[in-house]
Order: sequence, then C-alpha cells, then structure tokens
Amino acid sequence: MAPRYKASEREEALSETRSSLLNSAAEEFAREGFATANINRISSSAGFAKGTIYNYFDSKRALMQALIDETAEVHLEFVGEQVLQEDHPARRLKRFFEAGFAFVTDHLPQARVMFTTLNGADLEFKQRMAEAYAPMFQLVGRHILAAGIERGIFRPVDLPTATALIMTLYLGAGSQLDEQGRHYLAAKQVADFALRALRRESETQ
Amino acid sequence: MAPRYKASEREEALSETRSSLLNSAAEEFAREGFATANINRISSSAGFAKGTIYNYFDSKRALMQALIDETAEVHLEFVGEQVLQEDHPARRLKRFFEAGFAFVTDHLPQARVMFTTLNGADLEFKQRMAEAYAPMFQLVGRHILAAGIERGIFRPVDLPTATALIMTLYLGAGSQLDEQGRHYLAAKQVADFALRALRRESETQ
Amino acid sequence: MAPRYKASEREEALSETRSSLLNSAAEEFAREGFATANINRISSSAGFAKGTIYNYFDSKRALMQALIDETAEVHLEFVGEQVLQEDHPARRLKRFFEAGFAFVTDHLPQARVMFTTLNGADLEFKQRMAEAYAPMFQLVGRHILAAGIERGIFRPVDLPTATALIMTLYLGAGSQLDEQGRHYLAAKQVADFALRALRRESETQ
Amino acid sequence: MAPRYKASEREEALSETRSSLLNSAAEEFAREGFATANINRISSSAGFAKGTIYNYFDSKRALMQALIDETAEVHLEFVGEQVLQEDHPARRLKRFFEAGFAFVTDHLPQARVMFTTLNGADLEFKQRMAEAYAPMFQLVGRHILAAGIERGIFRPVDLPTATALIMTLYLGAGSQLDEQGRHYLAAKQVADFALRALRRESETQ
DNA sequence: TATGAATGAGAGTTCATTCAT
DNA sequence: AATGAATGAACTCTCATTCAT
Repeated sequence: MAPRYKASEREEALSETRSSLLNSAAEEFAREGFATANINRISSSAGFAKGTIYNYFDSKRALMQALIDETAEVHLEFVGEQVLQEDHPARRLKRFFEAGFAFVTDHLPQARVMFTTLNGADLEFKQRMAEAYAPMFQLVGRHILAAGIERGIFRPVDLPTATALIMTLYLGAGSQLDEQGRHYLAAKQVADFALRALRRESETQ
Repeated sequence: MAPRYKASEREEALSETRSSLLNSAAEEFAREGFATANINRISSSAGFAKGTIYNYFDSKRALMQALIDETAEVHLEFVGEQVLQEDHPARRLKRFFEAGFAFVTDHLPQARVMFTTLNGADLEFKQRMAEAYAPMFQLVGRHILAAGIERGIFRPVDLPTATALIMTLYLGAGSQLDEQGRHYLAAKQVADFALRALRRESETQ
Repeated sequence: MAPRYKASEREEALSETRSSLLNSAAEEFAREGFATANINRISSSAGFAKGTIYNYFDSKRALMQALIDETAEVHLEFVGEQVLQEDHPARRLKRFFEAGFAFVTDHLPQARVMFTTLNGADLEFKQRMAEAYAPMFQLVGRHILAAGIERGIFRPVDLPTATALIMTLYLGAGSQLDEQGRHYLAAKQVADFALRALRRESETQ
Repeated sequence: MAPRYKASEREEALSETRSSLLNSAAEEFAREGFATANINRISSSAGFAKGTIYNYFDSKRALMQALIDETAEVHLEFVGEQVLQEDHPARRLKRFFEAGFAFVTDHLPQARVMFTTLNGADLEFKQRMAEAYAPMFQLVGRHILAAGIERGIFRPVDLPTATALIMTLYLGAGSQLDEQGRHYLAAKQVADFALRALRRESETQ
C-alpha cells in the first residue's frame, strides 16, 4: 500500500512534515536501533499523532529505507563536493576523511543509523545501504586512488582491495564516538595512517 | 536473581545443555540481531522446550551477556596464544590478523554477534564488549606495537592512536564477509597495509 | 508512565470504554481474585480486543488500583449522604448499616473486590484501600459515635475502639453473602446488635 | 494421582518432612496468597528440592487443603478446650475471644491464611473452610449462646443470628493485625462489646 | 491532512508438574 | 525418599498498523 494522500514526488520531498518525521526517526533509530525503535515515539517527538507517519511512509521499514536513501544522498553530495575541490590525490584523501568525519559530527543521528545498519543483522537494509553508498566507493576508488596511482603518487595497489581498506578505515574510525559524539580518532590521524600505507616505496613523507 | 540450578562453576561449564543453548543463541543473534531474536526459537533449535532456557539464563539479556563473555574469552585466548608464538613484532602483527580472521571463520555466528553488537545501539552490550575485549587492545598496544617501536621496527607512533587504528582495521575488515562467511579482504592484505603504514620512514619493505 | 491517550479528567471520566472495562474488571476480580484474574478475559467480556485495556490502564495492577479508588468514591458518597440525612445518632448508625448493605447489593462485584482485597495478602492494595476508606472511619467515628456520646445517647466508649468494632461489624457482616448475593444477616439485625452494645447502662431499649 | 510413596496415614501424619512443608506453605500462602505462592519457594525454604513436595501432596491445591484442615483442627481444639474449662457462659464468651486471639498470635501464618481464604475468591477453599470450621460455630451457638440464654444470662436472641454476629466479631477483629502481628483490638475489648450486646434488658453490667 | 481509539499477533517470562535417576 | 532438569500451558504487556472521523 502506498502512503495515503501521496502527493507528487516534488511536493512530498518538500513537505516539512515528512522531513520532520525523518529527523525524529533518525534520532530514534540511532538511540534504539531499528527493531527496538518505536513508531509512536517518532511521531510524537516530531509533534504529530501516531497515525500521521502512515500518511508519509508505508511502514516502519519503508521509513527506515527512506532515511537510508536520504542520508546517503546528503552524505555523498557533501563528501563528494569537498573531495573534488582538491586536485592532488593525497589532498583528496585527506579531504575525504575530513569531510566524512565532519558529516558524522554534523549529522550525528543519521550517521549513527548508517554505521549501525551497515554492521547490523538486517540483510535487506545492508543491501540497501550498499547500493546507496556505491558512489562513495567509486569516489574513493576512481577519483582518489586510481588518480593517485596514475600520477605516481600512490604505489600501484590492487584497486578494489585498497578501496575496501580506505572505506574500512573511514567507516570504522568514523563510527568510534564518545557519548558527546566526538571522534576518538581525528580525521587527520586516520588520513596520515592511510597515506603512509599508500605512498610509493622510495618516498619519504 | 541467579540462574536456577546453579551448580559449581566447573559443573556449569560442563553442562552440555547450557553450551548447546549458547550455540543456538549465537546463531539466532547472528541471523536476527538481539532485538529480533526469538528466545523460543533458540530453545527449540537447540532441541529443548522454550522454558528450558530459563533454567540456565535469567533473561534474554543475560543470555546475550553470557554469550559475549564466553565468545570474548575464547577469542582472546585463541588470538593471544598465536600472536605470542612469534617473536618479531611484524610477524606478530601478521599473526594477529591471521588468527583473528581464522577465529571469525571458525566461529562465524559468534563473530557476527560480536561485530553487530560492537556497532549496535545497545549501550549496555557495547560496554560489556568493550570490557571483555580490553585485553585484545592490550595485546595489540603492548605486545605488538610497543614492542615494535622499542626495537626500532615500527616508527614511533602515538600508541593509543595506532592501537585504535589497528583494531579498526581488524574489526572492520574482519567483519566484511560474504554470505558464505568468506572474507572480502584477506588477512595478509590487511596486515600488509598496516605494516606499510607503521614502517620506519627510511625503510623499504 | 501515564495511560496513553490521557485526556482531561472530565473526558476521561466520561469515557464509556474505560468505564465498561472497569465494570468487567470488577466482575473478573470478584470471581477470580486479582492474581488469577485474566486481563484478556476482562477486555473481551467488555467487548474489546485484549490490547485495548492498555490504552486506558498502565498495567493489571493499575487497573485494580483505579477500581479501588472509584469504588471507594462511589461507596463513600452513597453511604455518607444517607447517614447525614438523619440527625439522631442511633438512626445514623442504622442508616449506616442499611446504606452500606444496600451498596453491597447494588454493586456486588465491586463490593466483593473490596472485601477480598481488604483481607487479601497484597499489602500495596490493602494500603490503598485503607487510604481510600479512611473517610468512612471518620464518618463512623465522628458523625455517628462521637455525636451520640456527646448527646448522651451512647455510653462514653473509647472512640477508636468503638469505631473499629462498628467497621468490623459492617465489613464482616456485609461481606457474608450467599451465591445470589443476598446477605446472611440483615442490616437491621446488625444495627440492633451494635446499638445494644453502645447504649448507656441505665437505658432499656 | 496420590502422592508417591504414600505411607500409612499414621506415618504420614508423623512425617517431619510433611509437617515442615506445611509450615513453609503457611508462611508462603500467608505472605503471597494462594495464587501467587510459589511451590518451589515453599520446598526450598523447608530445605528440600522442588520435587519433594509432590511426594507428600498431590498438587498445590491439595497442599492448601491439607493446610486448611490441619489449621482448623488445631485451632478448634485449642479454642474449644479453653472455652469449656469455664462454666459461666459470659466467661466462656470471654475465653472464646481470648483463646481465639491467642491462637492467631501463636500461629500467625496459619491464621493469616485462614482469614484470607475465608474472604477470598476461591469458592472451593471457602467451602472447605466452612466445613472445617463448622464445629466452631457449634461451640459458639450451643455451648456459649444457647447455654447463656437458657440460664437467663443472655437475652433470648435468635441463635443463628447471634452466632453469626459473634463469629463476625471474632473473625473480623481477630484478623486486624499490624505488621508485627499484634491485634489492633484486644480480645477483652471485643468480648466486652459482645457481652453488652447480649445482656438482658434490665441488667446493668 | 491529521487524529487517536482499537486491534491482535507476537514476545518474554513464570511455574506447577513430571519423571528418570 | 529425594532430586532437579525438562516441560509447555498460560499470562501480561508491546506496538505496528488500520480506519472512521
């Protein structure tokens, strides 16, 4: 069943109600996890009654999927834009970590949902996340690593492997937060570690 | 409240029923996540009636906590023993990843529960895991990294930072599995990456 | 936690659903006792699905407490009003028993719950009842007994003792019912017994 | 099904185990009420394992019924013996209350079970109690009240009514205990109240 | 669009009872 | 006689979802 009163996609995206519900959902899912999250609580913390959420989303799962999609979109755009402002691959890598960490800090609930879901047990959600974040793997693999190898800045690593390792560092270090949402590791430290692992043999940093 | 029929710790450890329940729990928690896991399914897939599980564990949460504790214990012993068989810090690091990945492969459900819980929303469980796995951070920090720096094999990195990064690589790469439970990244590849990041400036590998 | 959908007290009191649930609860608690009473049976005998009851009461215990409070309120108002219509203390005492017995007859399930709870093992409920019924002790002690002693109609008994004895007679005799809910002892007989015990020495009735 | 290993009735009655279980049952039933009472707790507080209780009693209900029967027997014997030591009906009535209150004090858990059950919702138990306590009604009706009327000490009241009222006073006042098991009303006060209600018109006490 | 009363499947947990030892 | 592991019916409570207003 589709949401009742579904308007055009344009209107829907612009709806303040919908966006407010998504924000509350991010907070609830971040704090409780999907399974334990309470739809009623999401609605009422957004200032609406229980039924309202079903005017915008088909189900609890659909709400989560919408959240995944929107978060990924914003996340990718934010990181992509900053990375591509740089030209030098090493600086791009640094910006990748910096922008990625900044996104987490600025969108804490959304980021927490992302990290939790990526490592969670729900295969459908993991699949959805993998698809939504595929462009980020492209960004790292093509516009950072391949570019760096081509220009002789990075050693000639196996591209999928190196991409996976960089993403592992980002997702792993990016998700380590204290209770105030501060990172245990700084973006700079992680970037530095990665750059050392990628530099050409003869190079001294 | 303590589990009913609590016998001496020795007897308890020997209880086949208990251990069989813990195995079923690992599978269920791995597949479903804690919140969605079904206690009755755990009992019956272990071949018992649903009430039986409460003769051994006070609650679903207590079952999870017991699973965390036992998994951590086995995990730490397995990895620690292998790492310390090596003397050279670089080989220790390699063995760390190899043994760690092997543990995941050999105890797939338990490992999946561990990774999911570490990144999950349940703070109590995360705290429990952090405590249970503290010795692994010690192992990496002291017996691998500090030893390597002392002997001039690794560059003089900040110890807590480097430890966190190595653990991030292990936990991140170790948890990336396909549906058959095979790692996307090989232990060797991850170890190689880490070693390059840690080697001294002048050194060529 | 407050009941969901809690409206203004006025609206709440007017809720037909709530009041219908309380009636069913009285019947179930009267027939089965609190511990054996079945929440689902209460809901469905009121014509609702089992979940509905939790829209009005937080728990089985909270339902019982609401029943205690409402019963006491009606009971006190009914008895108090009638007693105070009389002026002469002896007639007041008679009216006390008559009205009290009539209340039992007219609100049989509620009255049964009251008697059972007063003598039951649950201390929290007993405490709640004692508080809810304190005004009835006041009524007997002050407006019947003290008034009668002052006017020389009753002998100068110890007030707390006499109050307790009158209440004992009311609660004891009032709770003795056959299966059709008829009293074994008539209000008049009990009143007569009490009046004889209270009259002044020289007086002949 | 009968208890396993049931010995002759003689042996059974003498069994220390059985009697110890009955004592624990009285405490548990008094504190929790029948429905909430826990068979396991009864067994273990008597120093036995869970199964043991079923060697002596068919079921939880059968245990309760045995407790009712034994309590009534002891209660009746204790009160009856003392009452009949007196000759004068007024003194008999006084002894009735005194002995009755003393029994409560000396057998607190058993007495509490009795009072609770008498006013409880379980009709089968109430019936059992009524039968078990019939001799006490006989004692009051015949050996106290009828005797007193015959000898012109009490006014010629309706015997069943007066018996019910005296029993009401005993059961009501006898069951009013504070947390330490002390009576709010003294036996003497209750006896005095009853005697005044029963004395002949012209008589001054 | 928004509401919130009603629903009912489903879950964790309790515990009287059985029975092999 | 005593034990205690195993059982499974039964129960309270939760909450995603529906729908009439």
